[in-house]
Amino acid sequence: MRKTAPTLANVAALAGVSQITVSRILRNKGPIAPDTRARVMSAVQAIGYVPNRVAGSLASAGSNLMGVVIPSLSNIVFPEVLRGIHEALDESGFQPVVAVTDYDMAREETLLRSLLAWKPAAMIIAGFDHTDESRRMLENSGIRVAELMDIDAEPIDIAVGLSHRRAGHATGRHLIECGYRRFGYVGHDWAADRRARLRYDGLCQALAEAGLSLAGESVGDGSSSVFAGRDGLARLRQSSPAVDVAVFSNDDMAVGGVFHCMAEGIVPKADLGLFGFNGLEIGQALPVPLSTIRSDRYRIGRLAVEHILNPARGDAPRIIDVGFEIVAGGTA
Amino acid sequence: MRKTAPTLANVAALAGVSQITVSRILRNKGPIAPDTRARVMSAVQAIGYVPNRVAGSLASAGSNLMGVVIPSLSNIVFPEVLRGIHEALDESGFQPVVAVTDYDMAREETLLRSLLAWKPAAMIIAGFDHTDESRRMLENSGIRVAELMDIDAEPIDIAVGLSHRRAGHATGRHLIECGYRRFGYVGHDWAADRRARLRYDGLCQALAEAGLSLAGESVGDGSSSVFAGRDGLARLRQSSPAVDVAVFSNDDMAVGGVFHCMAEGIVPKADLGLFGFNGLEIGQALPVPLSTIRSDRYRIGRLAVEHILNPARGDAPRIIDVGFEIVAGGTA
DNA sequence: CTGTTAGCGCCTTCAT
DNA sequence: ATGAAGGCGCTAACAG
Repeated sequence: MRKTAPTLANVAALAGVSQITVSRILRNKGPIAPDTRARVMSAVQAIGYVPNRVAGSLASAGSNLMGVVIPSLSNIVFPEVLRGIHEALDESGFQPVVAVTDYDMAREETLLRSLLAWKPAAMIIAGFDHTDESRRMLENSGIRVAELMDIDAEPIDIAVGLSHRRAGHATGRHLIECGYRRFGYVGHDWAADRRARLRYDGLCQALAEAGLSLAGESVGDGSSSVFAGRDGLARLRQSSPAVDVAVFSNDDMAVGGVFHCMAEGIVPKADLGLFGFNGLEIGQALPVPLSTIRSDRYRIGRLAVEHILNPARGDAPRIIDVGFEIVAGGTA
Repeated sequence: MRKTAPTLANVAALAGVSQITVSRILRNKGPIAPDTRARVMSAVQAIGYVPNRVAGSLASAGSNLMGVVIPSLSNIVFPEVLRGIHEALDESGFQPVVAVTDYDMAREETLLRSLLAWKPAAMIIAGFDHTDESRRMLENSGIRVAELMDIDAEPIDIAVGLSHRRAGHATGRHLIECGYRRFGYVGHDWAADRRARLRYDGLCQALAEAGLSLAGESVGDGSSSVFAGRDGLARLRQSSPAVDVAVFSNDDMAVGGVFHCMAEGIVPKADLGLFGFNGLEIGQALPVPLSTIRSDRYRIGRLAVEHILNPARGDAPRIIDVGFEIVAGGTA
């Protein structure tokens, strides 16, 4: 067993060429004589050479690393975004270095600093809430930055997502057209979830435009979950029994609402309308498919990578809107 | 705006000290005079210096990177493992570089090569199915390797997880004690999911030990999902109507089974027992909580990091069993 | 407590 | 088509 890992120099010596020739062959740069290439490749095999990208990046001042910052792994939407990022990334030979902020801006700043220290080729960040220092670091880094999920604010570089305010507004319009008038809202803690707040605002605005307002709301202080949705609807029905439709902060919550109805013998739609957000599989697999708004998280991840890897041209759009789609479903 | 990023040399010049002094201060190495430190720190601030870890790692022959390889982000269990890894990791100042194989061993080999090129401090890999070349690279790399999720095979270095064979066996024993005799199995494609197969084997073994065998099975050819579980149970009931309990390959599938029952007016447990695996929140939030086996994916991630960061001592265990727990629930 | 001297392994530039 | 020299930014190993 060799004690120190083989280097370019070792390969070069074995193949009887210079380091740079080996380097070129391994990177497919410049013209190489076929037999030289063969000789070198077999030397690489023979000693089991693994290139050292740390050295390579230092010398060439550029890495194949991409920084990725997300607030959470618990909320299913972020793994979905990550999936899009991963797939798009490894088609282009980049590797993601992932950091999870747990919705903490100070932590985000620290993580960002660590990521930047690796000189990533670009940075993908979910959300728009950053400390001033984070923003400054990002701007000074000189690399492309994509902010994901929402497009309701001015991005540092580019933004990829959808307008959650408009999604909330569309929810209100749709349900009003369905004939609902006495709206209830079941939500979770907003501190962490700026986008849920934007949807709420959009909903309220749609109601106001129709001369309506929320008849009741039940907002928990934890993060969203099926349990929180169950409890939330139970509380809403207690405090505001007259409500004819419940809008949930997202599908997890809404599925909980459906379960509450099942347990209480309430028939969704006939007795009470239920509406979610996200379009998760679980909602569509329910005995009665959930009425909701579908967004394409996977696509957000993919598009972010694709746009950020394309050098910015002057005419490139700074905001990429993936849109959303109302799923009529059977619960509202 | 400076065109090239500030370096240690710039900070040193500004503070009137040598590079190494700045380096030491930034890494809290060795004794430093308080006023020197102060001078240097303000120089760092002044020019907005961000350390370059690429250079640092090359010089010190060691990175704070940790390779992480998982098969999928779609199956909720892997984000949960990732969460454990992330939390444990950033308490120790390491950064994960994540790769997703999509259950493809050849792709895993490629990704492994790329990860190894960054000279990570250690490697965490979900699963035991690797190409020979992957195994060789891992062994030759000289770094610690943790294989996650299952412990039913011989690890390269250490394994963290639970015995899925034993979990399947426990499922069988438990349900037999509950009085069930006519077992049905509803599963998904095993090609990707070796662990589901191990649970199946354990189940069959428990049945055999009691003089029983599967009365029917319905195995889909896609990955697990709520929809697949719904359809699977529908098919099972058609082909084997006499079955008195359905064991599902996991909770997603079992929740689908519960939905099928709801839609068909079948009462879980009274009419038909339903049993899952994983202990997901969604199962426990159902109107009737799902009977299942709970495993702690988060803990698997955490423990993997903790064990792998502790230098191997001779007496350190190579297999870390996080165990599992039967959740009686209300569906079996 | 601080500095000097040498690289780490590779790639860029300029030759040949 | 190939090579030689030099340096990327930082840190280990010794001084002093």
